[in-house]
Amino acid sequence: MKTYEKILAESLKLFAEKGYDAVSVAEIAEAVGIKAPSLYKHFKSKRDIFESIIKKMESADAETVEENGMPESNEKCAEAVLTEEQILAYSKEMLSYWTTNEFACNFRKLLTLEQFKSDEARSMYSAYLSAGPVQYMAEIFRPYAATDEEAHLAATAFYAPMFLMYNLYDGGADIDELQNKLEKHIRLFFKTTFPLDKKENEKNEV
Amino acid sequence: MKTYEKILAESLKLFAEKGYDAVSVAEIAEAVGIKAPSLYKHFKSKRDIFESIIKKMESADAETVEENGMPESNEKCAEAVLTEEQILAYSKEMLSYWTTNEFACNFRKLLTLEQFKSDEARSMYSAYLSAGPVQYMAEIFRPYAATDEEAHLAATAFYAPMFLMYNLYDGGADIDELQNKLEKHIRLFFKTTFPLDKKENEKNEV
DNA sequence: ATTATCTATAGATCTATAGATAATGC
DNA sequence: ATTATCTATAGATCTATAGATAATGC
Repeated sequence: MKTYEKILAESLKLFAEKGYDAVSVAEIAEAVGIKAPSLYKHFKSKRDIFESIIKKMESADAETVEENGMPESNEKCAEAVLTEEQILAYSKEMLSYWTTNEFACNFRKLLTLEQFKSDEARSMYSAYLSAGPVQYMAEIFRPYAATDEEAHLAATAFYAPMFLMYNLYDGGADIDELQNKLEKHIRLFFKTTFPLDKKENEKNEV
Repeated sequence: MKTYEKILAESLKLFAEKGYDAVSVAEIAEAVGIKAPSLYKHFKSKRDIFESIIKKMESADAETVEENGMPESNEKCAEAVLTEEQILAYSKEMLSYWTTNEFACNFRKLLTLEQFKSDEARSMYSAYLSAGPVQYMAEIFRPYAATDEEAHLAATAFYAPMFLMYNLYDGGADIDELQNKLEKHIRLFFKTTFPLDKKENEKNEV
């Protein structure tokens, strides 16, 4: 169904810019090219549109994990041994995904705007964009760290610049410059703060 | 005028949680303990309340800069020579300010929710919370760095975790743990990534 | 025959004003 | 005397439904 998808895309775009409450169903309809009452043939309410966007993102996320062959749970991270180059490539992909992928970018903005309204939005924001990725990186770094705390500290130092870059992108920063900066950050991080290779050797010596 | 201040505080609290559009003037009035029409004796419109909050923050910010004796413009940063300990103390103060200071915390959330709606909100968000602080730190680090780019990269690595921590706080993280983590981050940063003292010596040798 | 759209509109809610009444300051 | 509040309400807007009409699929 073509209209159904267009309603999801256009309303997400509007929600991402103005927030759910500030967007009227008439506005959504106009963006789609129909009249407001026609929306109700596809969705039973305005809230239903919102929730369908959430569901779409959740299934899209599950697909992405499957396609990329990334460890899908935090527990599996410990098992997966990744090289610095693999982590770099994965990180650049994440930056690209949350900025230049239109659906992901708008969904991220939507969560940003809804995060203080409901526990559900807050926990999704957390899982996708803040505490979640930090935890994810901490699990990856854990085998190379002396303590949980050290792994978590390294994960924060590693991930926080990416988190900041999402916002710099929204503020108009050029994506190529951000990608360039992210690569430099990660190389510096592995050189000075947390050298996986060196730590791997230390681990073997013990 | 007591009611005036209460209207500002209560409406900021509501705007910070739900966003400007999702809050009705009746809701603000109820939080204040009056009826909606009474608001209009203090403010000429709902928008006027919003703009008065912005103005209050701008003057509060000017005061803070004056009180703390911080370099008030980016240009002055280069002149101000700061020690690692001074930077640590200032950073902890900033984290405390944007989380536990109720007005600043709510104002930050408000900007977070309004950032995609107007250029004005976006540029304030940028100046107070993302690109601004990075630029500020880059100016401080500049004398110790070989290039502008190196200073900027260091500033990003330094500041991004703070930026992330504001959000972790919103997600329910304990402020004392965050402060502890910030201190560890900064000490690690100065130890491994960008040691000011060592760089100071290098500078003198050249 | 079914599905998608439209016009018209009900009913709720929202911002803001008018005018009356109560509280406060000289 | 002035300022702050109240009730009542105008006028706009918003979500959603009812019922008619056009488009699509067997």
